[in-house]
Amino acid sequence: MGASAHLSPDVFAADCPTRRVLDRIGDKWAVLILILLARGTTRFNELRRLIDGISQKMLSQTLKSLERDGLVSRRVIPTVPVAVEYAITPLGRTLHDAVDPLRIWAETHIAAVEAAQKRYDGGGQASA
Amino acid sequence: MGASAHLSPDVFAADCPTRRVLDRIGDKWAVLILILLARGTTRFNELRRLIDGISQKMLSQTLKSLERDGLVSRRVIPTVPVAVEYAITPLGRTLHDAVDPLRIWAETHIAAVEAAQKRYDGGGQASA
DNA sequence: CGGCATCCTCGTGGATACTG
DNA sequence: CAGTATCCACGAGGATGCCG
Repeated sequence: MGASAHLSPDVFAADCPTRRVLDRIGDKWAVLILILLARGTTRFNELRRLIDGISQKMLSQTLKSLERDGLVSRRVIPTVPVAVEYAITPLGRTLHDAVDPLRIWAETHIAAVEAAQKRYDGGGQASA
Repeated sequence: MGASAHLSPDVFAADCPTRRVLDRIGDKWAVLILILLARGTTRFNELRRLIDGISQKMLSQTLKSLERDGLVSRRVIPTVPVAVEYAITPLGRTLHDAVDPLRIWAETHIAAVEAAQKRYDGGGQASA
């Protein structure tokens, strides 16, 4: 490889779709919200309460992005103090399914990663 | 906290492993490098050339992180002008496998996402 | 309640230069 | 060639305040 004058434009070209998705996924809040909504329709402040550490700005902003991408749907319930429900869309569900292996991996291999880190940090120079 | 009265603390608590992995994945360069190395051992500047838009700082930095996490291995070949080869580790391979569905999803659904975006941008307020 | 606007900070990451 | 160190700009994102 490397020789193929033009190898598959998988992820190395900036205009690749995978890059775009990766950027979305890179938005950690987006993934968290997606996973959360995959479990059921949730209201704005409920999401805020559930997701530890998210600011209202980020939540709002991320939800809007997700909605724009067609991954999440927004439903306004015109009660007295307005209520808003967010739900995952079928498309969003498919992304959730694609992300899930990653979640599994995390839980399965996090220990190995942390072990490697310790090995790297300590073993790097202080070969005590 | 510790599962007080809520649902499983999968990804909503800041101390969750998934969060950490998500942050790694969030590093788009990391994923790109991982995918690239999954195809074969590659040298530093070769990586730089292959990955469009990456700076040497980011490449160096990301490679170091990946190495620290035990996802990538580094091999120095003491030739005259030193040469360094990077390869994916077995652990890295497993992560790559977990990320792959995401890549597939991207290529499969990117069109739907972009359609949704157009719908959102234009459809929301066509008077512009 | 849900959400937008403003301000301000602080980390991310590019460009550059220098070393082994 | 492979990397490190420095400087610096930019924008992500938290805090706050106000409105539907």
